[in-house]
Amino acid sequence: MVKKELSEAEIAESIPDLWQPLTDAQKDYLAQNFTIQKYKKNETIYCEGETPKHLMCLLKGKVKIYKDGVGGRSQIIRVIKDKEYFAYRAYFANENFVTAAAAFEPCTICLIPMTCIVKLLEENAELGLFFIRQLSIDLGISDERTVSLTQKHIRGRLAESLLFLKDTYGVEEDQCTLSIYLSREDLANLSNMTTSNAIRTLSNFASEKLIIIDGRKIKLIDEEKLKKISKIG
Amino acid sequence: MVKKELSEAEIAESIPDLWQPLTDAQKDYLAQNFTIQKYKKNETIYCEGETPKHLMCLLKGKVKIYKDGVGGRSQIIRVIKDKEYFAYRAYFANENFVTAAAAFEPCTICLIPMTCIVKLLEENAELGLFFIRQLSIDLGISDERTVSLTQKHIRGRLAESLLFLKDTYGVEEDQCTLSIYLSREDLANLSNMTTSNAIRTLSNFASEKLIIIDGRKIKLIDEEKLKKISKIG
DNA sequence: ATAAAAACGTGTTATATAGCACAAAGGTAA
DNA sequence: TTACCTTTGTGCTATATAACACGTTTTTAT
Repeated sequence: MVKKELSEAEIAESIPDLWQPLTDAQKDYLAQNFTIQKYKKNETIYCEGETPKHLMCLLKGKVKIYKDGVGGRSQIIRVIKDKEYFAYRAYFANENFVTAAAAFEPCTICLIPMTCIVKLLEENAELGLFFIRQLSIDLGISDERTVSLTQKHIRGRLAESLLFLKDTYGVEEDQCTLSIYLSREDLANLSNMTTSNAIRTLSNFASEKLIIIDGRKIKLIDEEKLKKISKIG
Repeated sequence: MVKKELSEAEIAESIPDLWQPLTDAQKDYLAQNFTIQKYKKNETIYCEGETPKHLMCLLKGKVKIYKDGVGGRSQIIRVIKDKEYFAYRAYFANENFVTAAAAFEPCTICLIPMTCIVKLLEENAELGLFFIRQLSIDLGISDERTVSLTQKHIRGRLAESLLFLKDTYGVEEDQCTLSIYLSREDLANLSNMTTSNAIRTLSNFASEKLIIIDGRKIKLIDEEKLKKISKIG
């Protein structure tokens, strides 16, 4: 069963940050331009070089934003979780995408044409502040990440990634199993290392009893120690 | 002679991007909150951890934004040129500074309290779009930079830095001497390498006739080749 | 002008990490 | 089942780059 139309209440719940600053007329306008799209596991959402057309908000699932670099090596730049907005930066900068996006898991995404967003921005300053805040936060993270990825050693980078995944996607009922199951390759691409080094370092962490690994399932056991490793690099 | 008050015409000339979207009343308000500060060569403008209070616009000089990382190593995150705005990101993200800023050369900087900027933003959507654009551009650059610094080899990173310096600060009358004279250490910190490797690689470029070095003066001779080196990593 | 301190340059060594080869395990399709 | 492809795991080797040591040159301060 495919829903043709969503009620405004449903939309309001899906994209609260965007919805809340709007006037009633603006809400109606947005509701008319609101579409929903599903993506399968591992499906590409957009590619590097494409022209951005829509603001996207991830309603359900997990997404990676990545960049293919030198010699087939891929770098995961950031990951998106529930209720996060993405794909709008390039439009605002008047560029094509410099990154690509793909679904880690089956995803539901809401799309709003950027022309529509810009129109709302021209008449709603509060909405502008929302984007300013969001971009400012992301820029800070990106700057921090540049230094982490370039200066920390392998163990520090992997420990940081594990803690980051816990922060972002949380844990299961046992309070320590990461809720996201990544391939070793994705974990490597997130941490700027080769797949074999991700595998090796992960095993080392396991024999040091910092984590327990069971296939792609990772339990964080000694978080304090991981934080220490992440910090000292 | 210290100027106490600037005419609105002078302010308009100094910060056109910020000034242009404002109404007359808003211009008056901004003019009342506009101050100017000078910094000496190598002087620190702000430090990591401090609380941001002012939007800054560089009127004259050259500034580096950097981050001290693991083991005393410093990483230059971006550089600021004439008429560029900085120091506002952390305020919008509601954070303390995660970077520091220092003057490469004697600088004149205009300061506007962030409270004043936010007040203007609340009533002027066009001004909001200016910040959205700027942050979007910077975020794209930061993402690109993350991949360059992690994946390119030393020669690629240094070549990229040299080309980047030309793009940013331009060249002297001869059309090939970089207008900025950096220490080898700053060049290294910009390119994510040790000082000795910056020195060595620079000499290599010189013996390959890609550049001519005369102390801190660098002439780009074979820009095409440098672009190639930068691109292939 | 002189001393002191930075910055620059170069050779050597050490090491973190990539790269490669190959085997085992697990999942997928016919 | 069988075959096949992807992912995971492990050992070995190669190499890019950091780290160190030391001399020289340039800048800064007194």
